[in-house]
Amino acid sequence: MVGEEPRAMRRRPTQDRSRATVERILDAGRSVLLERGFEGASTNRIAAAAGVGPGSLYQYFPDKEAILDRVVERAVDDLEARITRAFLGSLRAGDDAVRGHLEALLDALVAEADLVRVLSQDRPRTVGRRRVGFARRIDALVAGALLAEHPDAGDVPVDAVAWMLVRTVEHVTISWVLEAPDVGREAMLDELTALVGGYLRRRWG
Amino acid sequence: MVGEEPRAMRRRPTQDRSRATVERILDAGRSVLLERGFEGASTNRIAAAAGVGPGSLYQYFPDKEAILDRVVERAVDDLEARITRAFLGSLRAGDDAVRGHLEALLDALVAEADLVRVLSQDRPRTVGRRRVGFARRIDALVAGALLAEHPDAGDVPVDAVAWMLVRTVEHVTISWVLEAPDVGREAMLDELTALVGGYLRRRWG
DNA sequence: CGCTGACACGAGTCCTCGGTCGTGTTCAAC
DNA sequence: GTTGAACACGACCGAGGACTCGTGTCAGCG
Repeated sequence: MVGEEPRAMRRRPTQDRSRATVERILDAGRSVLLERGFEGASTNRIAAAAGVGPGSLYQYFPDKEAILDRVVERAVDDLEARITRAFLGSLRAGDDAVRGHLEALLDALVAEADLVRVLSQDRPRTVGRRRVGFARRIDALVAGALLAEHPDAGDVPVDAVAWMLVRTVEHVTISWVLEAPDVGREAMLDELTALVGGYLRRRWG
Repeated sequence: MVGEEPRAMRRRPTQDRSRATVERILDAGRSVLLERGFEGASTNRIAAAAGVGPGSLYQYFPDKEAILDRVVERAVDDLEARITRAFLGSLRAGDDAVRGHLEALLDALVAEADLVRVLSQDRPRTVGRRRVGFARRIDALVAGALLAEHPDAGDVPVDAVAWMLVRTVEHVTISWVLEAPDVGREAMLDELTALVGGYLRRRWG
């Protein structure tokens, strides 16, 4: 259950040339991942896409997993930053606050729909671990926001509330992006706002 | 976006012996899948687990995907039956109804936790397709139940409500089963009941 | 029994994959 | 310019995968 250390680089790139190589490998890894999923992200394919010999991958990474791990780490970090920014940047009051958060989050997911698709559909162990870390940080963020807005926590189990809200919002929005269901964007946002807003109001009067 | 026909069997088993072989193959496929995930579910492994030559698989199935497709289909059908039964079998009134449904669903998921884990974590295309069909049928079931209980639909977008509720409940319960978070079963059920119950009451007075 | 098609077997084929290593090239320090 | 380390290359290796096919066994029918 504990996350292992990310495997260190085999050799630390010191010259400009090699730093550029590592960069090309990671960029290529990202494109290949987005285009063909984890299934199709073979080392040879990544090397070819990077315009690099297969052996060059192993100058800097100990194995394939380390490459994809780094690629996913970068992508998830970007996505997390985007979401955190959206979340913090949409602070209004009451129902408006909820809807603002949701709109911002949805925009972030739509903007990275390909990444969301790959990360949600294929899912090797490495992604699982990243997702857990990601989710835990968002849990904490939301719990903090709840406490800030309602310091009179009383008997409300804030952590449980935050945990549940995060799963709810995460999956409803992601499902909407991936499934493209017969539910319009506004209708979905209306209902989700009602769901979350009603719940919060109920818990805190 | 359209589901393909499930590949037909290569030869239809006519004797008892061969029907038993097919059965052993599917059972073995299920065990291997649950124990080693999609990654480790190789044809050789399934054949070995079934006590059957690798070639015998291809007497009845055109390729590996067809085998796993059938295995997943069976498992999902079982799970769906379990959930549908739980859902229909827990009809009470008001908040009690909501909580009853949730408890029943949670029990069904816990009972099949291994399957839920495999189906949620690895996810080749074949599972994706099955999941969509599954989810759509549950959507319809819930929408029907909502309409039955509140024939005065008024301006409530019942389909959108059902769609959202299904995603919400699905993911919160599955996450709880898989993550084993710091949230007790009762606390989770309390909060989820409050979330769903409050929302329904708000939408229908 | 004898015959025929259904069935089972498993060594073997071909392929792709992750990863190595010997060789050649470029860079930087002197 | 020379030298040695950093870097890049890509043919190659062993493992394991899906799937085939020649051979042999078994069940049912005349």
